[in-house]
Amino acid sequence: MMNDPIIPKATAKRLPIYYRYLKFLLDAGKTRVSSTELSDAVKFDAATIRRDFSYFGALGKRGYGYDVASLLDFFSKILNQDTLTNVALVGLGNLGQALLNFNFHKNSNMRVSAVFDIDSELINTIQAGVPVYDIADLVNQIHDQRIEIAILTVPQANAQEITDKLVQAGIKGILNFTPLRVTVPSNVRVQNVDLTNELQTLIYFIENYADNEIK
Amino acid sequence: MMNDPIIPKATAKRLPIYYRYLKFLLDAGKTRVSSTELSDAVKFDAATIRRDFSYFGALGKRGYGYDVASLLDFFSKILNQDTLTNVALVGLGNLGQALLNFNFHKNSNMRVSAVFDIDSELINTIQAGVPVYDIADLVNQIHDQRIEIAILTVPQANAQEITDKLVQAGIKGILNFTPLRVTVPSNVRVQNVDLTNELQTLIYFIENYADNEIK
DNA sequence: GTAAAATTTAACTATTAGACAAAAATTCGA
DNA sequence: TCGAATTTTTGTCTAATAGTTAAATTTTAC
Repeated sequence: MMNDPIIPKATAKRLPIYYRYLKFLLDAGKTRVSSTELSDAVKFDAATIRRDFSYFGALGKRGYGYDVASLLDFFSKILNQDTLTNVALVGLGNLGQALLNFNFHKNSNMRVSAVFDIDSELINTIQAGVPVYDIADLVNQIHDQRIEIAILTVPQANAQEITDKLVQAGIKGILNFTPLRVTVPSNVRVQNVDLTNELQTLIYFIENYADNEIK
Repeated sequence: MMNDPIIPKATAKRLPIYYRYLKFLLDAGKTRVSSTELSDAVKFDAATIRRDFSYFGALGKRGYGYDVASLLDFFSKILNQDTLTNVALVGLGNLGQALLNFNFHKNSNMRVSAVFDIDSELINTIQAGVPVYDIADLVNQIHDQRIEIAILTVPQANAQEITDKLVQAGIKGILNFTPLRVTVPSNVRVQNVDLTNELQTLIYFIENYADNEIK
């Protein structure tokens, strides 16, 4: 895609949050919204929100605010909401199961379309409507199904080895739930979600900082 | 606690990651480590690592590197690893179950010590070794057990209402897995873990950026 | 004595926050 | 009903803050 404006990464991370809230507003029958009102809901500074929006050109009217429908329409295009992205889930343990049932594609453009595991009890079954494959077939399946995104919820000990296979299969992005910081070539993106880390950081902040500033 | 040096938040977020890797190194029998080596493992720039460490005063030796044991000892104190932090889990759905089984206290100083749900089948049972309480008793139990951290995995529709109760019970930090950006007083900290958002951001980055730069 | 590696300082980049003019919408008086 | 005054709210500019990376310096190990 490689779009026109290079927007800051910090802004990019806020886009899905804007999108989701705008959808909520539309469902609630609201036709317009101000940056202040948005700010209350999504907890970013109103000036930051206007700044973010202005990267995409003027989308609001002074004295009026933003038109919910057209703003939503705009974000919908930016976030490619019209195309469904298939995602592979690798590792069907506790967390994998939960993510599978969590069902991303409700209200979003993503869906887990293939699961991989080593458990022979699970292999070749359908779980939550999704086929489970032998992890030994990972490279072939991912390649054949043209899947570009994977969710990694395997034991830490196997994380790097399986990551290597994912890379080999041509994956472009990994949502990594293992605590291991896996090594990948620079054309592959890793987003780490480290639950123990999140909790420990939270505790650290509570014990060491007075005011409320986690960004 | 309110410790001496006000370190940047970005640094604070890296501390648990350093800690975990240092523990791994110690277990592996390594006695010393350089910033470059650490950098390979945790994927932060070596200069950033040295900078981080230097906030706490000189911990390494020039020409030698850092002594694993003493560095670990130091981080262990900073992160309060000697005291066990009790955490409440609110909402025992798919994700809640997974987090409960995930068992934070293996290799860490945190443990889920109370679970809350509305399901009468679950209330007053023990799940994964942890008692499940009626969510109606949330305020009392959390207050009585002096729990200061909660993990929130309830349906979005109830998130604010339950957050209010948590605040009322005196909670200090919330790890929020719901997509709602909850409103809390400024003395309460919220750390949002938004899985749909993480995936969407990942997809956006892959489609719109060439190089590998998510921080 | 040489090389390795931390520390320190500085430069640079990114991000956020604040302030305010301009534009649109709304209100209110006649 | 019309239009001037007031309010709302954006968009943009500037300043401040935070964070990262690089370069120079110093210390220590071998």
